[in-house]
Amino acid sequence: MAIKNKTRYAILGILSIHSGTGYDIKKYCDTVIVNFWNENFGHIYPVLSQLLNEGLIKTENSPSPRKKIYAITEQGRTEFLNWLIEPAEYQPVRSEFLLKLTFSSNLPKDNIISMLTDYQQMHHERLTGYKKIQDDLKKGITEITPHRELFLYAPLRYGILSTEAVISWCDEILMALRNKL
Amino acid sequence: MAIKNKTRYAILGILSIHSGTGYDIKKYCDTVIVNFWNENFGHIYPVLSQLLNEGLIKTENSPSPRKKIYAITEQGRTEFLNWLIEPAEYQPVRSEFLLKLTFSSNLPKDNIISMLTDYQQMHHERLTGYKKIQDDLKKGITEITPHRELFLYAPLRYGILSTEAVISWCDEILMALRNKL
DNA sequence: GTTTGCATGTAATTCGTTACATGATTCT
DNA sequence: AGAATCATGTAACGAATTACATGCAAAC
Repeated sequence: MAIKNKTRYAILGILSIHSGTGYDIKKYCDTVIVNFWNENFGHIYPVLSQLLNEGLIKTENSPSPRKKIYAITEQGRTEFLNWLIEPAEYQPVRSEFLLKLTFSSNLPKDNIISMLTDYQQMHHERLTGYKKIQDDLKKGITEITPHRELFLYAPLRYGILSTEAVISWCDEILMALRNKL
Repeated sequence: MAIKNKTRYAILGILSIHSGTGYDIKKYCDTVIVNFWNENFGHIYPVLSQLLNEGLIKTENSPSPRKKIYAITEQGRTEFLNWLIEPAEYQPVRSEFLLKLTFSSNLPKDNIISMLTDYQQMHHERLTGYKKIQDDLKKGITEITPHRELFLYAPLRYGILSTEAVISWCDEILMALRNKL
C-alpha cells in the first residue's frame, strides 16, 4: 500500500473543528499543531480543490468574494472518522542527527562534544517553549472548551516528555564521551 | 534552501566504514541503522550512479562481474566530512498518531483508550527489541571495534530513552482520561 | 503612505516509494 | 528440486517543498 496523502485528513480534521479558509487552515497548522504537524500553501490549496471535488467539503457563503470559506460535509465527516479509528500507519523514521553521530567516530573529540551540546541546547530551548504554552493552557489564556482541553494538552505533554528524554540522553552520552575517548 | 538528498550522505557514510555493493548498503540500513534510518533499492542504485559520476565514489575490482563493489574516494571523504560537521537541518515533524489524537475529542472514550494502549503496547515491543540489541552489544556478540562502540551504542540509547518517555506519556494520558471524561 | 498581514493559486522540482523485471547463487 | 538470498536496475507515481505570481485590507 502506497503512502497516502495525509494532508487530506489534516484538513478534514481542522475543518471538523471549525470552518475556514485555506489561509485559516495554514494558520491553525502553524500555531495549534505546529509541534507535530506541518502543511504549506502549495499543498493545501490543491488538496482543498480535490476534497471539494469529492464532496467531502463544501463552500459556505462568504462576506468577501476573494475569501473561500470551507466547511466539512456529512460525507467528509464519515470519511474522516474512518481514518481516525484505524491505527496510524507505521512511519519510517529518519534522524539526520543520529546518522551524523553514527559516522562521527573519526571526528575530533571536541567536534563531537559541541555537536551534542548544540543539540542539547536546541532541545532546552524547545522545552522552554513547550512549558510556556503549558502554563498558558493551565492559566486558561488559550481559549478552549473543557471538552477539547485534554486533546490539546496531550500532544504538548508528549513534546515535553520526549524532549526531556533527549536532554537526558545528551547528558549521558556526553559523560560517556568525556570518560572514554 | 531546498531539502537536500540525504541518501547521498547515508551512502557515503556507510562506504566510509567499508566498501561494498548496493545490496550491502541496503543490508547495513536494514540492520545497523534501521532504528533511525531507511533506504530502498529504488533510490540507492540511482544515487550510486550519480555519486560515481561525480567522482565521490569509485568501483573496486570485483570477484564477480555482476557485483559492483563501491569504495569512497578522497573527494568523497572530503564532501562527507563537510556535511558531517555542519549542524543537522531542521526536520519538520509529522506524527500521524498525534494528529489523530488531537481530533479524537468526539470519539467514544473506549476508542481513545484502546488507541493509546495499542500505541503503548507497540512501544513496549520496540523497547524489548532495543534492550535485546543493547545486551548483545554489552556481551560483545556484535563484532565492532572498541573505537566505534560508542557510536553504535549512542543511537540505541536514544531509542531506549525516547521510547521509555513515550510509554510514560501513555500512562499519564490514560490516567487523565480515566479520571476526567 | 508604506509595511504587514490576509488571501489564493500555479509551476517546477525533488525526494522517495512501490511495482516491475530479471537472473545468479547458495542452502536445504 | 525448490526456496531463500544475493544482486542490479528501471518506470510510474505520489507527496511535499519551494519559488513564483498577484492583489486587497488593515494597521502604524
